[in-house]
Amino acid sequence: MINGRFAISIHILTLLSMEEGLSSDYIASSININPVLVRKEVSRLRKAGLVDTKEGKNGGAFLSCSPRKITLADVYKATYEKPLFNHSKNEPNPRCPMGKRIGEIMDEVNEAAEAALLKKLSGISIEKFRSQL
Amino acid sequence: MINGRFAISIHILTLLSMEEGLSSDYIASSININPVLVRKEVSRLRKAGLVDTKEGKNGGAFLSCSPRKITLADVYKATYEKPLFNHSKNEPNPRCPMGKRIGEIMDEVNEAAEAALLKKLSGISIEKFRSQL
DNA sequence: TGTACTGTAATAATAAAAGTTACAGAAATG
DNA sequence: CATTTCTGTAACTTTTATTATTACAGTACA
Repeated sequence: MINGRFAISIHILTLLSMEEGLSSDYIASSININPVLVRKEVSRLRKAGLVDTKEGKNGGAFLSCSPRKITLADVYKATYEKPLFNHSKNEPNPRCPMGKRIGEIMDEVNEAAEAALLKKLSGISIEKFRSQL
Repeated sequence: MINGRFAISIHILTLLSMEEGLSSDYIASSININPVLVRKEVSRLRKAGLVDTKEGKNGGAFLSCSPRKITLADVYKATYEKPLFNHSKNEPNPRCPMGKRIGEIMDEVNEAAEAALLKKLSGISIEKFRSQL
């Protein structure tokens, strides 16, 4: 329903919680996707401050803090920028009272939904998954 | 992020909470989408028991209960069947401990996330939007 | 019987996501 | 200091999902 980057990021971070300095090729072969997608996703996680990377030979990615401190709320925020629920690209009819308001309504719904989601996700850490492996 | 059907359904139901028996053409012109998409979405809402429809001349759609009783949790469930968070279509590497488990982990995450989301959405009714117009 | 609807299938167009290729630049290491 | 192994990123292609369109059978009303 939502694109698969969230799962990919969780996968990456959990792998790194077990062994640091993994290369994008190694990670990609565990997830079974293209290494460039891993590098792109790692790049997002780096910008969000969740991982560090090292270029060059023997380079790779490292968690930038304890897996206990990385929650799925952090991962969600690093992964997505758009609101949870789209509303259609088409401008709704502004001459209709509903058309005029649907945008604001969806903003409200998105805000409520994302807050609830993030609250729940903030209670789940990468450590939880690491400890299950 | 998620497809726009949720917003479309909310739009349809709120319109119907103001005036019943609207045709798919009328609704489509408020949303500014194709009438066939409206009929498809109404069909889903009908299967979920949220609206009734009448065929033939002067036909259209009707709420099947009070807008006070229709919550966004009902709408969400009528609208989506797949889990909130995808994981990649590719089978992850089963020879990797993480690859082996990611499926179960994402199932857990999905369950937790959807429960939190639905709980929040169940507190928001179509009546809320109707009363704001 | 004509008109105005729904229901739905089939298909086409568009947009988003995922995958690929290519290559510049960084660090280790012989 | 050249070679190797990595990251970072851009550009592009392929695939999949979403949205739109066309077409028409069936229903109900007048």
